[in-house]
Amino acid sequence: MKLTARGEYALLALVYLARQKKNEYSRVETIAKEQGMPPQFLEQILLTLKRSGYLGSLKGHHGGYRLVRASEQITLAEVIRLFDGALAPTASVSRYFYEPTPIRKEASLVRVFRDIRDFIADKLEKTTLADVIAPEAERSGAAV
Amino acid sequence: MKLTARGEYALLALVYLARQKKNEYSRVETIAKEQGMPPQFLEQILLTLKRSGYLGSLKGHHGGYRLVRASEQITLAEVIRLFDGALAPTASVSRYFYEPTPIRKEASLVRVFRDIRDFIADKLEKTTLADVIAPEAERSGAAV
DNA sequence: AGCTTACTTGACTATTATAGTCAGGTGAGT
DNA sequence: ACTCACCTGACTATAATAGTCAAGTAAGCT
Repeated sequence: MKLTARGEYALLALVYLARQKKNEYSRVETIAKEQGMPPQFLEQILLTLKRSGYLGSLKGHHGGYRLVRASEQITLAEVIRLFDGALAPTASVSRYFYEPTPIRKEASLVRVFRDIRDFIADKLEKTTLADVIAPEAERSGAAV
Repeated sequence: MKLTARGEYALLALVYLARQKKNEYSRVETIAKEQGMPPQFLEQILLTLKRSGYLGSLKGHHGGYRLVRASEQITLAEVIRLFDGALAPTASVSRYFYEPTPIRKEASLVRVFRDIRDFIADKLEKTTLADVIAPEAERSGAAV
């Protein structure tokens, strides 16, 4: 797993939108400026998120993008898979993007990387946008 | 962290050499054939490993490469860092390859990825070549 | 010594991914 | 009907990946 700029911008944009008032639309230009992202690149990303059912949009004067799914239902894992592909460190231990790679026959190496994949997948599948925007004190899973 | 063909070949070659008799030299052609790797690409990799002090070599008739460091002292982490760079999923949580990336200001995202980085680094720094070549039963950390 | 073997060096190439940009089109609201 | 802001698809530049290639150097055998 390797986060790219595209994937990081997508996460940041979602976090931004999750923090807005429900049913409020935010313009691309605004999000881009506030988060310091290239606006046209961000637009590309928001459109992908829209096509995948995360965002709704409105054209014209008070238009923009808004979140249409509950932030509690959006995991980091699915967003990263959408933009950056496999969570696994190598395709031969990936569930969603499996492909054989050179190490596939070395069972003990595979086991090590599978353990890593499992940890990453578990962590990112259990972390939602809501967790990310929650104030420090309320974060679920935080030490008591 | 993302394993590339280069990194996977490096690990496999080291595993291969760690299994050979001490002080025995293996030819590039032999390793390449047995492991199904492109010989000239493998050569490039073995030379990098030699320059980094993992291997020794001998020219001529009974020449080849051999391991010169104890397999217990070679961790997967260092090999992967040498060929594929950072273990972290993004440079902004990397210790050895730090660079600021877009998510750096979103503390709770950073925390998630730092946890992932820590797990990967811990696992790969604790796993040595010797662990990889050990027969199933003796593997340290295996369930009793 | 000379030949063969096999490591060694450095440059070179093709393909793919990444990080964007750009021009023009569509629909909502005033 | 005009403006704003989304929308579409194609386009570009740079870098990384996965190799290949040609020429050289050193070791050992005859």
